[in-house]
Formats: sequence, C-alpha cells, structure tokens
Amino acid sequence: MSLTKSERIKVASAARREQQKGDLQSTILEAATHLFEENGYENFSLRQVALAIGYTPTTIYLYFKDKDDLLLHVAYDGFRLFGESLENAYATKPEPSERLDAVGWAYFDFAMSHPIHYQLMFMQRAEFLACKPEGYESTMDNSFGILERIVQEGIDSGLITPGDVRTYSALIWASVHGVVSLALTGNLLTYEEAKGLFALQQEAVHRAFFEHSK
Amino acid sequence: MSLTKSERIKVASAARREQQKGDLQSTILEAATHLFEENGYENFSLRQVALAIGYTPTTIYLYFKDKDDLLLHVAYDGFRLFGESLENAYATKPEPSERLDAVGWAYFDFAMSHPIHYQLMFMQRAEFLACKPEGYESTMDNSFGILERIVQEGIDSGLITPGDVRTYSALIWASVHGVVSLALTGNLLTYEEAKGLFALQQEAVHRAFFEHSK
Amino acid sequence: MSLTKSERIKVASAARREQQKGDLQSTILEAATHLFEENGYENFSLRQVALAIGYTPTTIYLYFKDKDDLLLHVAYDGFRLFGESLENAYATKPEPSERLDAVGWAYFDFAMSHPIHYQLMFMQRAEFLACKPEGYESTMDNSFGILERIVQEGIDSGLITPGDVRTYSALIWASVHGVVSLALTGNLLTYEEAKGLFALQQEAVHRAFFEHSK
Amino acid sequence: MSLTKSERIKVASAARREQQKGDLQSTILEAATHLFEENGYENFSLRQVALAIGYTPTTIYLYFKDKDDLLLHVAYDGFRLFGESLENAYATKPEPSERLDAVGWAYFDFAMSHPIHYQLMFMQRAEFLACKPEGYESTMDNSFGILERIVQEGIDSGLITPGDVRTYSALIWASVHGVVSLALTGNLLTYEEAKGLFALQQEAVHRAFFEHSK
DNA sequence: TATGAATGAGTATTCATTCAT
DNA sequence: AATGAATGAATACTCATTCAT
Repeated sequence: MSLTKSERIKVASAARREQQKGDLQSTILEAATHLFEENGYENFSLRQVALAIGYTPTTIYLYFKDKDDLLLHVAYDGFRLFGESLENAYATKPEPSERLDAVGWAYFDFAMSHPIHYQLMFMQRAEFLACKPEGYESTMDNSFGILERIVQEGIDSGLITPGDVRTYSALIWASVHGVVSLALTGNLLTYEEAKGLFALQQEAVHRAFFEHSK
Repeated sequence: MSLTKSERIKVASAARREQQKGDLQSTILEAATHLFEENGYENFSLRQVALAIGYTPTTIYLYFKDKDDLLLHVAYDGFRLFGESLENAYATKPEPSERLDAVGWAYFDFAMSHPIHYQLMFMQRAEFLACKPEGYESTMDNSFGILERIVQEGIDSGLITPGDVRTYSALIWASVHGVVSLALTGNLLTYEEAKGLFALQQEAVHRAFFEHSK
Repeated sequence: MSLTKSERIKVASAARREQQKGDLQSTILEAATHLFEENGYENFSLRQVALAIGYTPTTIYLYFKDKDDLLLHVAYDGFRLFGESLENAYATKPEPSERLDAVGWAYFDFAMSHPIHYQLMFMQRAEFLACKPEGYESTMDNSFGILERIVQEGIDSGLITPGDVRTYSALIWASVHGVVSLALTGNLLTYEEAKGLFALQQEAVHRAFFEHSK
Repeated sequence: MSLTKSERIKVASAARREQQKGDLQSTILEAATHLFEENGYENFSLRQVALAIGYTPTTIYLYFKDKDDLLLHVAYDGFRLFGESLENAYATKPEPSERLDAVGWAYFDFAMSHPIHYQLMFMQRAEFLACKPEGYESTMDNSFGILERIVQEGIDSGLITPGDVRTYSALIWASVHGVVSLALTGNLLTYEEAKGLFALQQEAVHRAFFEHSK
C-alpha cells in the first residue's frame, strides 16, 4: 500500500469507536488476542495491535505497562477460560473416575480450539503460570488443583492406590500434555489422529490409576 | 569495544581460515548450532553467525538459502544426533522391553542435555520433521522407526498385545514427550523432579504394554 | 511492578494531598528540583515530576507554561539560594579583601554541593540568567552585584587600583568559574584537587587585585 | 511537508553521491559535525545525520558503532584540530612567555570559532578526553602537555618560580577555560567583551607566573 | 568464492503536549 | 482546579536480505 503511516492510522481510526463499546482496555486485549492467534508468538507486535484498533501505539501504554504485560494478560485470559472449562467439566460428574475423564477431554478440547493460546500458556511462556496480573485470581493453581482434587478424591474413596497426590497429578498432566503438544506442533497429527491418541492415553491413565476399581 | 560492525567482522576475519579445514558449510553449521544453543530460538540471528566465523552475512547465503534453511540444517543435525543416541541405546539390549527402557532414557537424556535443540526439533519448528534437506537421510523417520521396531518385536515375541504398531508407538512417544516438554518449559520442574516423573512414566508405559510379560 | 502508567499515577495520587500544605506550585517545583538533581538535565522529564507528586502531567501545565518554564523556575530557585549564600558570606566580614575571599569560598561551596544546579544555571542554560520569571527578583544581578560592590569598596578604600568595576568583577568571576566548571565536568579533578586549585586561584585573584594593600 | 519518510530519503538520496568523493565515513562525520554544531548536543540524532547525507540510518551503523561512537569521533576531530592549533601557536615563538601567550590566544580562538565543539569537548562530554577511538592519537594529552611543556621551560630558564608543573598548568588552564566557557554560554558576553576579558586574563596569568622575568 | 555497501522494514519505548470535560 | 484520553513525533537500534562486483 502506498499510504503514509499516519494515513493508515487515520483510516483505521475512522472505522473504530463504534465497536468501542466497553472500555479500551478490553478492546486492546481482544485485538491483541486475535492478532496473537493470527500471527503467532514471534510476529506479535504492539504496533500491529495499535493499528488494528485504530489507535496510536502510545495509547496502548496507557492501558498496559509494556508488551510483555499485554502478552501476560492475553495469556491470563487463556488461563481463565481454561480454568473455567476444567471446572465445568469437573462439575458435570460426581465420580472421580468420570471426573478425570471429563476434565481430560475438556483439557483436550481447550487445547485443540485455542492452540496458539495453549502454546503461549504452556509451551512458550510457561513462566506466566507464576505471575498474576492485578485483578486476576490465580486460575492456574486452580486448574492444576482440580487434578489434585480428583486424585485425592480417588484415594479417599479407595479407588486409587494411596501415594503422592502431587506426583500422581503431574504424571497425568504430563500424559495429556504430551499428546496435546504433539498434536499442536508441526502438523504431525491430524485432529482425528490426535483425538484417537488422546482417547487411548485417557484409557491408559485410567487403567494405571483406577485399575482395582473394577 | 568501540569497533564498527564492519571492523569487527574484519578482526574476526583475520582469526579464521586456519580452522577452516573442512568446507565452509560445516563451519557455518557448527557455529550456527553453537550460537543457537547459546542464544535460543528467538535471539538467533544470521549476523551473529557470520560474525562468529569471521565471514560476511552475505557469505552464508552462498551455502544456505536463507535463515530458515540454516535453521533447518541445525535442526537436522539435532535429528541425526538424536537418532544415533536412540540407535545406540537400542543396540545395547537384546530384549524389546529392555530396549524400550534404554531408548526411553536415551530420549530423556538427549532432551535434557540439548534442551534448546529439543525444543527446536519438537516444539518450535516440529514441521521440520517433515522436511529433508539435501544430503540428509530422513533420520527422524529412523528415530520414530526405532520405536516401531521395538513395538513390532514385542508383538512378534508375544509380549505385547497385537495392535496398530504406529498407534502404540505414537502413544509411547507422546508419553515421554509430555514429561520432557514440561520439564523444558518455564522451570516448572527441577531436573530431579523431571527424572523422577520420567521414571514413573517409563514404568507406566511398561506396565501398559508389557503387563502380561511377567 | 506490573502497573500501567495510569495505574501508577493513581497509586501515587492516593498518597499525596496531605503533604500538599502549601500551594501546588511549590510542591511541583520542589519535586522538579529534586528530580532534576537526581536525574540530571538530560533525563529530566515532566512525566516523572507529575508521577512523583501524584498528579497528572496535564496538571503541571496549569502552573507552568511548559517544560522549559518549569526548568527556568528550578534554575531560579538555584539563583536565589546562590544569591543568599553569597550575601551571607559577604555579611560575615567587614573588609573588602576578606569579603572577596569569603564570597569566593561560598561560590565554590555552592557549586560543589549543588553541582547539577550549578551546571544548569551557568553552563547549560546560562541564558536563564537573563530571564526573570514572574514573582522573582532578579537575584542573579544581585549575585554579580555583590562582586561589583566588593570591588567598588576596594577601590573606594584605596585597596584596589581604580578601573572598570564591571570588568574587574567579570575577571574574578571568570577565574572562579573556570576552576569550578572544570571540577564539575567529567571527573577531571577530584574534590580535593579542585579545592587546592581553587585556593590557589583565590590567592592569585587577591594578589592581582589587592597587591599593594600590604 | 507531505512526503513519506521513504520519499524524503529518496529525494535526498538523489542529490548525494556526487559529493561523496572520499569514503562515506568522512561524509558521515562531516554531516554529523555540521548537524551537531547546528542543533546542539541535545537535538543531535542519528536519523537526521542519515537524512542529511541521503542514506538510511542503518548505513551509519556500518561506519560507527553507535550514536555515542559517532559523537566521540566528532569530538575527536575537535581535539585534533584543537591540538594542532595549540601546537602551531607554540611553534611560532621561541620564548616560554611568548609561547604561553600565543597558545592562550590559540585556545581562545579555537573556542570562539568552534563553540559547540568546545562545549562538547570540555563541557558536555569531557569524559571523552579519556577515550581514544582507534586510529587517533591521544591529542588531548598533547594539548595539556603543551601547557606543561611551557611551564617546565619557564622554570628551567628561571622565569617561573619552581613548583608543581601540573598544578601550575591546571591553574592556567582553569583561568582561560573560565573566560571562554562564560563567553560560550548564554550570551553573557559579546565577542568583544570576551576578548577584552581574555586579554586581561592573559595578563594576569603572565603577571602571576612571569613576574620576576622583567 | 566471497565481499562491501546499502536498504527497508520493523521493534519497543518515551516524551511534551493538547483538548474536552 | 484537575483529569483522562489520546496524539504525533521522535529515538536508537537490529534484522534479513539483495546486488553489483
């Protein structure tokens, strides 16, 4: 395009403001999330976010400390959604075994429908797991916590051989993360293959932990 | 130092040429690999590679199509080393069960001692798995092939319940990849924790596949 | 901290208002002076001043025309303090010769204990000497005036060879300024060296002007 | 102007190359020096230098490490010229006393005809005195050295009371620097006033050091 | 085979300032 | 009297890449 930088900004600037219902912070966050999912981690830039919403790059600094802060918020929106999905899945079933199953599939579904997000959260910037931007609850702890809760429930009800809850949970997590992350990188697996694999993985986890429940 | 970029290149240019025994392609590749492991994926740049070996950035284009091509070769060196490690491990044992164990630990060791490489190969640019640069054999297929070979041997000798070899192998791979990739991202696990987890994972895999071998 | 700029302002905004006894103009000026002495001329910014006192940058424009105006006032506070120091030194002694000595050392001490200020006043923005912001008396004239007064007194009492008072004063000023400004720039002299040099300079000035007083 | 950034560059780019006789390094340095003298220390920017010579900002980095390195070279060109002027003045006279006089006026003349340079060298970035970019001799040491040489000669020939050569020299330097730097900052003195003052200063220095030579 | 010279696009960030409220 | 929202311009710097030689 043969438009000056400022011209391009003005054009975009015209087309905005109507969609600017909520506050700008949300607008930025949405745009950022969208662009992030479109361009991936490496090509994500503040400038593009600004351009996309028709504001000056400077403006973003009024709502987010810096690029990383914005990215952290993008990630955290993922954590929240992720946590909610798992929580919902957990709530749909009464039994530890079924719960593990449901939560597992919720995990899988989240990863498959928000692949870029999943990668940001668990593969590229996993250290975000440790930060909590203001106004957010630590949903990650909750997410992993669900797993631990289920395992504990399993042990309490005699379905799972007693052992270190944290280790058990980590093992389960690693299992599902393995399939999922393979599925997400490099088109190694089709969705169907990934699904089939995950189903087997789930079975294996169940067999490993709930064997004597039969 | 207060040296211009071009000056710095000249300085480096002086100190080279003697180590330039083999052809330049290898020299570049080695330097690239080294710098890549040092700086990581995001901070890897052609200029630094050029600087490191005392050549102009331009020169690199005589041997590699572009940055990505160079990176592909870096990855492939990883695949070759990876393949050899697994192959060696395989060769040390006669039994399928032991072989799976040995190969698994070789896998773990490779990932832990070449974390950046592992991430490039299997997490960041896993699509490289599908490309084969000229002059390379598809060593990846070989690597995954080892797994398939072991599984097939297990089935043949009646230790593993017959089934889809490819699926079985993928399942095993996903399991180990899960622990390893968790261990590599974001300081979520210490080396010791990762090792412990991997041991458990190995056990689980064995139980799942070789259960009736006892 | 991961606080947005506007958030940080709000936080600061909370903790203020109690210290805001006098009018805001003074508060701003104090903070500006402080920050200026801390960060130096080049890194002095309105935003930081605003942040420091818990007000919006905009607010500063209600009390000062622009950045330069604020800086001018900062400088003028320096001039006032400077003038007072010299005046005090002058008052401590009855004799022209002693007065010159005392005033000289007051000059030196001011420069050494307010180096950033001295540089602003006499080296970076010496044109400020010519401006008088509203509500200020031209204290600079007073400062230089002291010198002229002393010289005049010296001439009147026969201690100094009659001559152009203004020129004599300028000469003296240049002498002390020479040592002081060398001492302030670039770590060329230690404090002790500067002090020694200044003492010699003072002697030279005395010899030059009060020679026949003995 | 309503020109795109790249358009403006191209326009300038057209008008160059003919003046580009020597190598680009010199061209850049000249332009930098010119712009520096025009805009002063604070408004000196790499972009403008690039624009001025019709090259991309990037190009400058091929010849200078960074902004400061360029500035250092600008300063050093000043030091060289300065040193040569003093050296020449020194060479014109056989006698210490005359030499001091000649060198003093050379000093004054340099400062008056390269005011911005003088400020960079001795007032803003006096720490440059300590650095020597490659390919340059430390001309500053030489410059101050001339002073010391003269003083030593004066002592040797019995014209100057024996004493610490370095201190004597520093004292003289401070004296001339005092007048000069006053003259350069803030339009406090006209050229004529400065000149008159300097003449007096010179006299004073002579009287102080060569008194008994008569 | 290799270089030297140069580009163009892009990056995050900071600043003084304005305007409507 | 003070703010919130936003701007526009600028900055240093780095990168992959190309082209003529």
